[in-house]
Amino acid sequence: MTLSDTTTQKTDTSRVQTPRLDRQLCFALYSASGLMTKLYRPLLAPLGLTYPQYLTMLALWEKAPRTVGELGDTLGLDPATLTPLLKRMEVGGLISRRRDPADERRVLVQPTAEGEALRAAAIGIQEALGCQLPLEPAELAGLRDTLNRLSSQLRAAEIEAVLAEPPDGNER
Amino acid sequence: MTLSDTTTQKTDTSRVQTPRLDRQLCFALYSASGLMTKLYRPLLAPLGLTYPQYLTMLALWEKAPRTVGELGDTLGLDPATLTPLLKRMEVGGLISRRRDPADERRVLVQPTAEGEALRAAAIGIQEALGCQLPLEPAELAGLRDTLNRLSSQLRAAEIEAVLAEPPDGNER
DNA sequence: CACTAATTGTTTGTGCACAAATTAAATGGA
DNA sequence: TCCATTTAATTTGTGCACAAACAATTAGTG
Repeated sequence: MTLSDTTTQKTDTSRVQTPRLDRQLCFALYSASGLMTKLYRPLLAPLGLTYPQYLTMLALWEKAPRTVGELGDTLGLDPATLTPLLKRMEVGGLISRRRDPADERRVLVQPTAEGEALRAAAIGIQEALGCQLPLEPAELAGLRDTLNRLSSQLRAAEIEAVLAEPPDGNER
Repeated sequence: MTLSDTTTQKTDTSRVQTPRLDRQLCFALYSASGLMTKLYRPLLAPLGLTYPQYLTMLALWEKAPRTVGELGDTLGLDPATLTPLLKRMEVGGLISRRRDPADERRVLVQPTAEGEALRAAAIGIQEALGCQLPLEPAELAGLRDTLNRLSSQLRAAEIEAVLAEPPDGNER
């Protein structure tokens, strides 16, 4: 505990050095993602969109109609997250939701005319933000690709962790 | 609207191409950050910590006591977010909160003995995750540094946007 | 000293985010 | 056909996250 025994620090659990916050990749991600959301917020507010709602519209503009589950896979969100989010967007008039006649379990989601009309504004936002960031387009693309590679590794790690659960019967 | 007029696509706002979700840096960040949180969740649950609570402990292990505001600056979180989070951690016995006698507006936060005792377990988590990710340590550090540079640019952009608000008096 | 202004944290209201339980519909045998 | 199983979405409960309003304390100014 005192200054004397600094000869070996191997098994000294009382003065283990704390993992530093600013050296954690996870915190760098958490932080950058939060700041990005904050940056989008005031730009999206005039369109009546939150940031996750904006991502949902991006997904729907690309392909629609889609089921709740498909949207969840694309966005990496739980259906339990999407249901209330989509309801709010429906109330806001940006999307429509209806049961799939061919399979009544599914709910088909697609933009309304009003929702489609936001596409142009969304492109304006992309351009506005591209100017805000003093980053080379190439560096930006490189970062994006690195992150996407990381994401697929994280997805794999997650699955691996699930599979690594003891399959025999002494769980819980 | 039909197939015919595809000669010039310049000012044709009816078929502007949608910004693709998987080409957005913001979505790459959002996605990777969410996956990282999901990966930590089951590892932190046995310690009685959520992911933001874990980041809070990292900050406090490094320096304590700290005020709510200082913690907010470090973590990039609003005081209104931290107050209930810290109350839950206090109930869980991991931290203590008390008013600063020298300035009764401030609240000083620091780990309890029980909170300090989690440090070793936290280091175990770092190591466990380091093994899970099939990433070169150097690549990982590079990504982290790039993200931190992006973050400081995002902070600057945010401030800039605030300063760019029209200072004259025709707002609302 | 009195009184305004600034600082610090909390409260309130809205919206994400997920686990676990639930409902409803489709599927696959026996 | 009947019924257990699976699939899809929703509900319920807990916890982050922030804007705006609020309360309490301190600092500044006459």
